Amino acid sequence: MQEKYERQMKKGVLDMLVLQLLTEGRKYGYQLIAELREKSEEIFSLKEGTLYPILYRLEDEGLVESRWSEPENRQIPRKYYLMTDKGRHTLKEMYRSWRQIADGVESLMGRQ
Amino acid sequence: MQEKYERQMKKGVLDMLVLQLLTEGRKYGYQLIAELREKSEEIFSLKEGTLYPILYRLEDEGLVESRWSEPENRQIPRKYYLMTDKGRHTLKEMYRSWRQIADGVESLMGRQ
DNA sequence: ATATATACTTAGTAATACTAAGTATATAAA
DNA sequence: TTTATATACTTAGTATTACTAAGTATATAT
Repeated sequence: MQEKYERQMKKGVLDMLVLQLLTEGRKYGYQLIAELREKSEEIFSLKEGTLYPILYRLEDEGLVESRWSEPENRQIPRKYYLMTDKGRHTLKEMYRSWRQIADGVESLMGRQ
Repeated sequence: MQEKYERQMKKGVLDMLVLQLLTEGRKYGYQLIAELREKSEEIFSLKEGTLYPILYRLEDEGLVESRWSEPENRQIPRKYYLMTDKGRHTLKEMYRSWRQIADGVESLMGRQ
């Protein structure tokens, strides 16, 4: 039941978190899911059906670029995503928005 | 442009903020819009078309109840909303979820 | 008498994340 | 060898949500 609210609250920050992970360097989808889950201590556990549409959207908007890995040592082909300058710039704006909103929420919710 | 992301981030916390305002006592729609705008320093400026559907939803879920004011001193009829026990309980869960998510975001975003 | 502020309602739209499936490859187990 | 599992990406369909943009109605100020 409160699941529903939790999901809604997570919406909107996912794009920002994915971008943030990509500031560390190029990464592929599955890796992003794993790192997001680990670094958030299981709070953000995305399914593929959630992450990939996000990546496609970020790519459409020019915030990331993708490149298929040259099939080196017979591994499963991977599509690597990397930040663009626009992505870096937008990420800063996203975080500024997030801070504003989070501060607004905290001041309204007070000390619970 | 970053407008879009800001909007998405605000989604999901609106129900919680409306409920929080109602912990102070019964309030009507227009009043909630004004208080939310003031107390959040303009960050959360809802239009009627945004707030009322939220109130209807909260009512459907049994988190608030509504009562039309008895038309006392010839004022415009007002529909007052008040918290239910279920609303108070759910609000606590919502805030717990919010804290988890906000902490997760901060730890991932690091010190910007 | 008219304009403005208050107050609530509703239809239609866009955006987002989810569920649930599918395809394909590499590696481990049987 | 065959099967199962983990990796990796894709897509269709659905539900939820907030928004825009109207509309209705009343009280008060001009």
